[in-house]
Amino acid sequence: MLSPKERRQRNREEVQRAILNAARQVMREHGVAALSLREVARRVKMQAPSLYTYYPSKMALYDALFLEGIRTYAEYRQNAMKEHPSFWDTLREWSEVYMGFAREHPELYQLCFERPVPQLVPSERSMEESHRLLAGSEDLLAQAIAGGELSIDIPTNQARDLIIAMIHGLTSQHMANEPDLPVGSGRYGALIPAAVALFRGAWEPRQPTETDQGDRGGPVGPPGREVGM
Amino acid sequence: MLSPKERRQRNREEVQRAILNAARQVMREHGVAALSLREVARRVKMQAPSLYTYYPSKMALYDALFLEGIRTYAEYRQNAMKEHPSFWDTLREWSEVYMGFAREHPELYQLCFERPVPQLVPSERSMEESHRLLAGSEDLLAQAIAGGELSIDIPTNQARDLIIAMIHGLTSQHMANEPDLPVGSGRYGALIPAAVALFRGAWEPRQPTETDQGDRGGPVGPPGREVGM
DNA sequence: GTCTATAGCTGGATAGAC
DNA sequence: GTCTATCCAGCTATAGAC
Repeated sequence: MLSPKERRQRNREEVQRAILNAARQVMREHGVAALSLREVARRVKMQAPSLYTYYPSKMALYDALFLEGIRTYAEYRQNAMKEHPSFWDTLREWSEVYMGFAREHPELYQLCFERPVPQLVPSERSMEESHRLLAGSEDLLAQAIAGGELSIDIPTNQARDLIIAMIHGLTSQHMANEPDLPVGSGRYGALIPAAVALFRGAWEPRQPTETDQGDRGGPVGPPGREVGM
Repeated sequence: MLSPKERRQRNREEVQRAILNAARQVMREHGVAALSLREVARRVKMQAPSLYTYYPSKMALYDALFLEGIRTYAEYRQNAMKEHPSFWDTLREWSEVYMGFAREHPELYQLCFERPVPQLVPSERSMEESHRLLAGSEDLLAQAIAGGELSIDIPTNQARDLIIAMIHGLTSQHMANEPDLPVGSGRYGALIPAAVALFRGAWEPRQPTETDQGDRGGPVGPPGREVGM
């Protein structure tokens, strides 16, 4: 049994869900910067002024959508962070997940990771979540370095940003050019393995390899901190 | 002396220039997808209907802006294609130019290289120019391979697209996060040298180097076609 | 080529009844 | 919490005078 207060709360959240979903649809169809409150109201079968009960302004709605984007992507990535045989497998999956997120939620992708609405300044709250996400990426990298899977000669955060740039670049181009093709195909969508190989070629410690099949069970000894030797 | 016909033509082009410039300003301020013809008209001190003398519809104006973006960037890159001591220097300059273009013309950058207006389908004419641009990139790469500066184990067009993805990724993130910082500084703006080094580490033929200073005057012998050996 | 006038909607946001 | 009514402005696009 829910108390009246709880019921009111739940109801409110349901309406907010409906509003967010409608807003996302509008952005997807007309462009993120062309969001219209009246069009949203029409789709949730409300009068426009009623929206102001839930969001005090259009920018507030944008901010809620921004937060939704960050959280949705965080969930996507959470599911990709299972144990993988190696860092490179994780990286590949991470890339596929990023591109998959963009494909399935292009409006959230653009809103969060491009800058289609110049006036929009995400709230502190939203930025916190965004930074949490970033910290996760760096952890992954730090672990791989600690485990000796990677040896880089630049700061960890720079390595992280290079990886982000590459994945984002592939995704952004894929969405600009062939947004309807699934992850794994198309001019850019098919390049994820090649991108991973590029990083691997540059950052994987060089050692006497027999084949590429050697057991990669545990840490492989102390990591070399210099690359290209 | 100009004939009346020529004068009319020149006049028309001047007005078109003014319209395009005003439109760009509006997109920069409100977002690409929030372009408004009336606002453009106001800024060029015309009545809105007069714009239709120059562009038959809003989408036609978008298309003209798209073409302007491609051409402007093509000029930028043209200037960057001077002789450089090595492919890697060219690549670095190309990257700086791409990011510089985005910084100086963010609205054209977004319109051409992201997809802020889902309904916009660039005309054949525009796409031709766009493809010409792409062909230029591949030529540069093919030359470097022919000159033995590069040895890659993937098709040339894939290597080209990996490079594009990286540069675009750095630029897109730079513009989303710190658009006011100049090229060369900021979280992503400062990473161009690291990105070039990454490609170099993965794709530069390995040979008995004394120091990195050896004369790189001409071709350096037959390229190895396998990497990571 | 530019204008006024107009059609026919749409926009964000607020006031106040219920 | 939702509505109607309203403000005042905006929008793309067309018709037709000058």
